[in-house]
Amino acid sequence: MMTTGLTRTDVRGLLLEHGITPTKQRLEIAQILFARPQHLSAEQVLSRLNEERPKASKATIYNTLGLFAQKGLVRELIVDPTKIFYDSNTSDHHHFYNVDTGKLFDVPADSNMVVDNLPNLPDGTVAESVDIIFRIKNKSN
Amino acid sequence: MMTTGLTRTDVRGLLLEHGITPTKQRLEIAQILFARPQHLSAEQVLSRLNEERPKASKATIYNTLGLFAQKGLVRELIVDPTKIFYDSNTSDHHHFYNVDTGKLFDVPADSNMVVDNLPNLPDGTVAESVDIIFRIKNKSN
DNA sequence: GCAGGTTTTTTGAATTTGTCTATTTCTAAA
DNA sequence: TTTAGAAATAGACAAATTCAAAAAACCTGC
Repeated sequence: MMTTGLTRTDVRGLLLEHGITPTKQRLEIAQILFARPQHLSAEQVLSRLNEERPKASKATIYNTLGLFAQKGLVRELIVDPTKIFYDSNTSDHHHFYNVDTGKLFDVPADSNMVVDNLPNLPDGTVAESVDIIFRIKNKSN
Repeated sequence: MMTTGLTRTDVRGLLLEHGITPTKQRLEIAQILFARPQHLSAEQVLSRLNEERPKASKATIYNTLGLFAQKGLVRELIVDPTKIFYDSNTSDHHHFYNVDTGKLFDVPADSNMVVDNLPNLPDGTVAESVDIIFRIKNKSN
């Protein structure tokens, strides 16, 4: 299912499907996130949301992004030492992180990367996700 | 080369090999790090170092860990949203991160995990590292 | 040993991201 | 329309990290 490029009502449905009460603020935040596949920090969502007039408070942004992540609507990316990125694309994919610029990119889906011989997990644990991050830097010559 | 379980003079040599002036504080910090392969945050190094009496200031810890990472003596792990871990084992290996406990473990070297068909990197960039993180959680029954 | 320059360390303030708490506002259902 | 629970808000707070300025340590040539 494509969860980006959605209309206002699509977004409402998306929240409901995930058991999230669609409040005004949550819809505003979801609309920003699901406009297209992207990686946004909480602060980016905050400033984009309140560009013209205040639509939600800081606490609400943090609460909402946390809730969306927990309900599987977005994916938390821990990749930058200073902030969390939220990925509106929850399908299985990995990332390039440019340490020089702090920018984050998807590894294209058509790169047929495969991981073999996955290790056994420590006893009493289950996998939540497997993150592969290519830390890249600019060729400096 | 084994860079853990080192004597005081071994540690001095290790710093010199990496082009780092071996000051008193740096040696103290290195001795903690290279006592054994481990994952320590700056705050952990700080409190371990100054347990009995002050041996280095906070700023020095941060400066030094940053310097060690830059010189390739330790590896920075971005895996926990609230702090950086420094890994005294710089050999090629990956990690389990328990999201419930915040604890970090090595994927055992004898797990023969392989990654095939690595993607092409974005133009003008080179790889610095490839990090694979298994985010695990406790089996809750 | 000592002046002058460089490197390192220190202190403490500042910054940034994120969390918490108390209060107010909504919402949905009876 | 009352009312209980859920959600949102403002603003204080916390934790990790960075920064700037000053002090201390370390050279090096004399």
